[in-house]
Amino acid sequence: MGFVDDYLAYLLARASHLVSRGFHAQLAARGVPVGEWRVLATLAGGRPLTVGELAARVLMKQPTVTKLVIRLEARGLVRRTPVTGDRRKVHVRITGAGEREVAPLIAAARRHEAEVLEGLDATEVAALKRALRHVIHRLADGEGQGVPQRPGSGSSSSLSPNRHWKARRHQA
Amino acid sequence: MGFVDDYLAYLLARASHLVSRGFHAQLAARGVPVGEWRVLATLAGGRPLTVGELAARVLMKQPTVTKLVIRLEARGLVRRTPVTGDRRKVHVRITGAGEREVAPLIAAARRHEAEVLEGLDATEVAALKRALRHVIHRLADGEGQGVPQRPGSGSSSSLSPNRHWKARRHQA
DNA sequence: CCGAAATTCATTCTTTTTCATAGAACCCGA
DNA sequence: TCGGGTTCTATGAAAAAGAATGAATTTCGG
Repeated sequence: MGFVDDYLAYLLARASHLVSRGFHAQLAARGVPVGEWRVLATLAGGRPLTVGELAARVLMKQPTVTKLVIRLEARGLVRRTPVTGDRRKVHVRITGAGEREVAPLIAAARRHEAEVLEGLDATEVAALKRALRHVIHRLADGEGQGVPQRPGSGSSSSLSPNRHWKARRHQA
Repeated sequence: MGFVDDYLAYLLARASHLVSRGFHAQLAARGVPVGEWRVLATLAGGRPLTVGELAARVLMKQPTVTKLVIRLEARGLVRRTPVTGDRRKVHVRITGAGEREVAPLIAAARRHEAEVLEGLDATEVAALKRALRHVIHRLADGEGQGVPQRPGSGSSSSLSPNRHWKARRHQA
């Protein structure tokens, strides 16, 4: 058994990928890009979020979300308003039209989740979700409004750039 | 609590994202692109894989893997050889140089995983990994050599394209 | 054995995401 | 209140990812 087959990050990535795959096929069949689904599903039935908060929740970079939100606003599915009290920030809220658009998608997502978990012990599912929330809670310190990056993430070990991979990150 | 906060796909995606984030920062510090890490880590210590098999394992599309592998071969970290017996296929194997390059990364990945799971009950970790493997096994039917897509994924419900999202998938 | 259909990888072209950065607004101490 | 440092969003160039397609090979029905 190779290294990755017992590596938590890989197991999570693979499970995530497989669980989402079926629903993404449904989204594709309806012509809905995944990014738009994520944004609308995150905003649905909730309070307005700033661009930064939204980016953290949908697991995308801030510039990506800015562009996505601008497209969605052009279609009337979300609305952007300056935040009173801090004019740097922009609130993004879902519109009535947006809610009407996501509603059937959320219903489909719930059905899909039920299919994926079909035949699994309810206790086991609860345990899995609980464990995931535990991991998330442990690692998501202070996240939720706009995390300022934590480079080392607690790793005290050597981070010296490996010359073999001649750092080809355009550095200027 | 919003819809997504109890949605399995989201919990998995978020946990995956958070768990990987710290290690990706280490990769960035060494100048190693994430895709290259995934390919090398997947090939490390194992038999050669075809491009299709590799794409399925690293959760990327085949064209992405083709390009990645060509770059890695140019640097001598992997080698591509035609498969004897089926000349359509191409085997990708890691080279000695490749193994020497990933070894420290794998060690760092193991350390990082240990940090992430630090303070968690070993039983709980085992249960989490077991549950993830269970989900993976359930959904990964016939995957592993090059899955031919399963459109509906078992969903028997309506898939009629929603006209509101004017299907902008160039359908040819 | 022949030819249609399917499989596999490479390539091309378009779209999306990301990096880097600028510009505006806020915060806080002197 | 002024100024330096920080935070937040937007933008523009660059890179990566993705869809569609092509070329070569294999498979299978007749």
